[in-house]
Amino acid sequence: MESKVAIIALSALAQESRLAIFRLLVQAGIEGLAAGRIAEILAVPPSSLSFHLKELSHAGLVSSRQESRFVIYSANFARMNQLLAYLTENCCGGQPCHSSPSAHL
Amino acid sequence: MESKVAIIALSALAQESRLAIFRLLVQAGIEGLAAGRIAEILAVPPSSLSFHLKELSHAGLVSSRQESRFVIYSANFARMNQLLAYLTENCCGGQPCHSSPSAHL
DNA sequence: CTGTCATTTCCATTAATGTTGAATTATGGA
DNA sequence: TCCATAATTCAACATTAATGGAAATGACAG
Repeated sequence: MESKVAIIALSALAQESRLAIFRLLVQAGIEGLAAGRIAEILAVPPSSLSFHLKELSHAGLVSSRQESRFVIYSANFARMNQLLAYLTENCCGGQPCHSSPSAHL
Repeated sequence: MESKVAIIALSALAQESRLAIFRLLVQAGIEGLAAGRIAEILAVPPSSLSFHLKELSHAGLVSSRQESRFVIYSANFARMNQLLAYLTENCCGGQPCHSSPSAHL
């Protein structure tokens, strides 16, 4: 991952509503959630939600699919892994980052 | 790490100059670099640099120490690890993030 | 087609962030 | 003390991002 792409992903996550949306979609798994359901759970007005989803989508962190009348959003785990890889490679140097990967707390 | 703290750290890194500064300090290791040297290497005006260093410092991602006439900044690896742990726990769900932790690329 | 519901776009407003020269403060050597 | 250098703060300005109501678009059932 390139720095510019990483910055776009970091910017997307560096906002209260969007981090909440993304975490919710991660919990929801590959099935995802309808936009309206996200708005309901997080109590975000539809226009604001749409704005934030567009940001996340632009960053490649979420995907959407039409399903009947609903637009279903889901987390893009691959992109999140790319971001984590970038941060681990570029922002931890030779230090023992993630020293105990199976038991992070 | 709490969400609010994570957002502050993410915001700090989600900016071109600051990400460059942080990466440079990671490369520099625990010895760190003088503010002036950072400004020189990255060609950032001193006042801008100071502004960005304050942001990184506020996010806990860098520390500073006075050394003679210089202020030496260094990356805070512990905080970066906390951020990575937060992202791994909260933004990867049950998915196999970092499936090969000893060989991330 | 028409009505209904889901979502997005548009728009205006507000808030937050980034930029940089100039002034200021801090440090240490002559 | 006085000077030179290092770094920060200040202040003004420019840019970008967030918010949310209202209108527009899209999807589908009847």
